Amino acid sequence: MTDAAKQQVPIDEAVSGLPVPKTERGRRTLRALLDAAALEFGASGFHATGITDITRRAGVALGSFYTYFASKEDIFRALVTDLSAQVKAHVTPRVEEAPDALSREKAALGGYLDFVSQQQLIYRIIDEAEFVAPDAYQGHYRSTVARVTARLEAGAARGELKEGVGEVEAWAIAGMNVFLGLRYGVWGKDRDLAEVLARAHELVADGLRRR
Amino acid sequence: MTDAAKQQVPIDEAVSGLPVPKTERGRRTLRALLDAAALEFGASGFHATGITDITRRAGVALGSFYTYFASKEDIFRALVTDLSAQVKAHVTPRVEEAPDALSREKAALGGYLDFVSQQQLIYRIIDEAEFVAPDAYQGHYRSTVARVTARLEAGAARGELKEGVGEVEAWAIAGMNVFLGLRYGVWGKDRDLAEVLARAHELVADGLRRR
Amino acid sequence: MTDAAKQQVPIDEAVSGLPVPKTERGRRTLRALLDAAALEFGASGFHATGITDITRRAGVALGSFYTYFASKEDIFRALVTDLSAQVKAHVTPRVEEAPDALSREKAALGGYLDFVSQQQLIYRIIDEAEFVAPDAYQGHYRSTVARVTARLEAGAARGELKEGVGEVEAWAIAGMNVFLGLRYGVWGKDRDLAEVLARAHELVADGLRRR
Amino acid sequence: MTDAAKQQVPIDEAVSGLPVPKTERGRRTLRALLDAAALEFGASGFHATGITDITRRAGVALGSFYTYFASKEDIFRALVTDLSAQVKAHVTPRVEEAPDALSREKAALGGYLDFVSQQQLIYRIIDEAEFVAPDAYQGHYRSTVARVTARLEAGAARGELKEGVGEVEAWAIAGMNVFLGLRYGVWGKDRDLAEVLARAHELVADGLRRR
DNA sequence: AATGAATGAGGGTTCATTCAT
DNA sequence: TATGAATGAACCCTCATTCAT
Repeated sequence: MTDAAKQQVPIDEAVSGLPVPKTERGRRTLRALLDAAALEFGASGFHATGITDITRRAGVALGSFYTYFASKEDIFRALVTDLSAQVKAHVTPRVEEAPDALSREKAALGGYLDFVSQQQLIYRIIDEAEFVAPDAYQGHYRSTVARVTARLEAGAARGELKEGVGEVEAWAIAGMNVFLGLRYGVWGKDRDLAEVLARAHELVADGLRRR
Repeated sequence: MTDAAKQQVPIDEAVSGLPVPKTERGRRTLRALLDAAALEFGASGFHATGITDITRRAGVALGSFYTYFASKEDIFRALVTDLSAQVKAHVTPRVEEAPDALSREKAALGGYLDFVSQQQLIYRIIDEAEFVAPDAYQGHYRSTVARVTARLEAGAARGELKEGVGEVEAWAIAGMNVFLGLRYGVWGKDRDLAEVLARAHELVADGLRRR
Repeated sequence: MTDAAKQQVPIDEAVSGLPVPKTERGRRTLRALLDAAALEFGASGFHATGITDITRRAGVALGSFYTYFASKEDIFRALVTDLSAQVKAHVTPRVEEAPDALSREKAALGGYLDFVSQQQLIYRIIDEAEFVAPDAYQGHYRSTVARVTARLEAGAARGELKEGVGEVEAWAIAGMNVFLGLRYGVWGKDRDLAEVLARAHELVADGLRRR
Repeated sequence: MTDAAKQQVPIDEAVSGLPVPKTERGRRTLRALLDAAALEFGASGFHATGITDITRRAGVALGSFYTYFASKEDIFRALVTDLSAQVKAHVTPRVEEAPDALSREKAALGGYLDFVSQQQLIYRIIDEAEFVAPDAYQGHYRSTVARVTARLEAGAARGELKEGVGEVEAWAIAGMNVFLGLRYGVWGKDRDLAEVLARAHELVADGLRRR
């Protein structure tokens, strides 16, 4: 996790759902635990990661973990929420800079590819949530797709996109983005991401564009 | 799992990578274990499923499990292979009946949506393989996408599709299909699959079609 | 614990074996901890009660506990001593009002039944001491029985009771009292305590009386 | 536990509530676990005893414990039931040999004192059940007292005992017996048990006898 | 080929106690 | 004296795997 990314999403109740520790020392410990958990879960997966792996990396005692989290699942869930917010924080500004609906979708895919190719571990965490914390997983994708849907509908309303595009198209586009990110951002970097972006965008551009 | 589906993919080395038991009784036991494992892994996930859950449901003794499989991961991997073949077996005939490249893609998505909406547990198994048996997971998607790629390239060669379509488009389409299946076939059946199919196909049709 | 009962046994070294806090605030905290401990130990037992349960109920910080007590066992032991004194304080005055040796025993049982039917939690604490602080438990019963023994011997010396009654009879009577209190004062109030008292007294009266 | 005592109460469903293992080896393991648990719980108490203490003494692997018992509490409860049956098995024959109601009570106390002075650990186990498995504890005492009550009522019906003696007297006598056993059988053997028996019996004999 | 008891490493969690502020 | 975060040893239980029958 880059420091930059972290600072975009400071620990507070809005993001993590966790109570903010009363002392500065407490806030440092909580942040250390979350960062360590991201690295460990990302590298080894939920089940292969032990609480001791997390606390050892965070440099705190085992017992301290339970001052901040009720269980291993609890920190995992907090992490998914945290990372989900990071993806959003990374993609949103790029989208907003784009001049029209079609280029907004391209910017979204570009931002996403860029993010996952840097943050491969995070990718694994969110995907594993399907099995560890299905509600958090669904929450992530549903809210992600809700944003896509809103963009498409707004574009259609402004006459920039074909009438009727909405949720179904949003899920389709989200699936494309996720698979392209997995294949070309995580599994292998054997292809230029700019090319992937261009070709993928071209694939759907006509389907989205107003006739 | 429907009996029909099972019979499409009888146990043999080509599919499961397992030696075929010599006796009829052995083959029945192996089949019972695989079926039970599919149900248990699908319902509870890999980690929450115990060997005893599988043997209990299969109606065999715990020790017998190790006559057929070397480990829990082993049966999981066999299952992924087995199910991957089932998807292929379900989709391929429909694709082959289609008259041209574009309608082949539509048939593929239609067949896939149809399959996963019936076989929800299987869906979960293949996805969990990303974390339990990454090679089997990659194997499934790489070979799935390889078929899509081959179809697209063949279509382009015949002049039915745009020149240059290939692997990138195939990954995009696969992602779209998978997400639509997850959302509308598994998470909720709140939308007519025929509509989903039509809209999704329309989204990419122009992008695939020859100009 | 009724306030009345508490005030009969103010905190001082003689009773609890603890140093008396120098400040008024300290004495209040100590009393709050003891009261909270009685409620928690009584309701949940020694092992199921955490220090935090006690401090939370007492309204003090966790760390403050160790200003007053060296360990969980320490407060438990103090409590047993405290409660043992309360039983004595409740029973003794009634005994002293009785005119003769036989009626003194009846008064003792009556007072005991009365006490335990009000103070059920306390009952549990003293009994659990058998396993948590055996010396305090033995101390309680040995001193209780010593008082009974002294009463019986005094009665015999005055010619009101049979010659030779002493320690054995005292343990027997103590056992009766305790079991009757447990059964009819704590486990169930399905029988009038006055009847229990009358019948139990009659059971031993002839055996104690001078021939 | 003497071997004799054990053989009086073989493992079967009637006593322990446990399923009987299907193999001879299984039955040996179960017996070894119960015996080891009695020694460990008796010596160290429920909370200070670890499962490993039990399995180490029984000479079986840790995991085997859970083949037979669901939890530490489970084996404790089974033990209480087992031991409760042993007390009964030890006392009942002596009682039945006695010629009349009064001597039956004397025989019961005598048998009990004899038993507990040999089986001190067992004593501790049953008493600790008040805190670990209150239902098993109440079960033990309620059924013990039910037997006393039945004896007293039968004696009264035959005209050997005072009319009206019953449950209250039975609880009183049980309490007496238990305390005398604790004091003179377990805490100290400083007094001849025959003397204790004689004096205790004399204490209640007149109260029980028909006028 | 089948059975089911036996094995023991492993891991999540608790909680009494300490200590820096 | 009060606070509450930090500590880490201890322990129950799970379960994949082995093995004797």
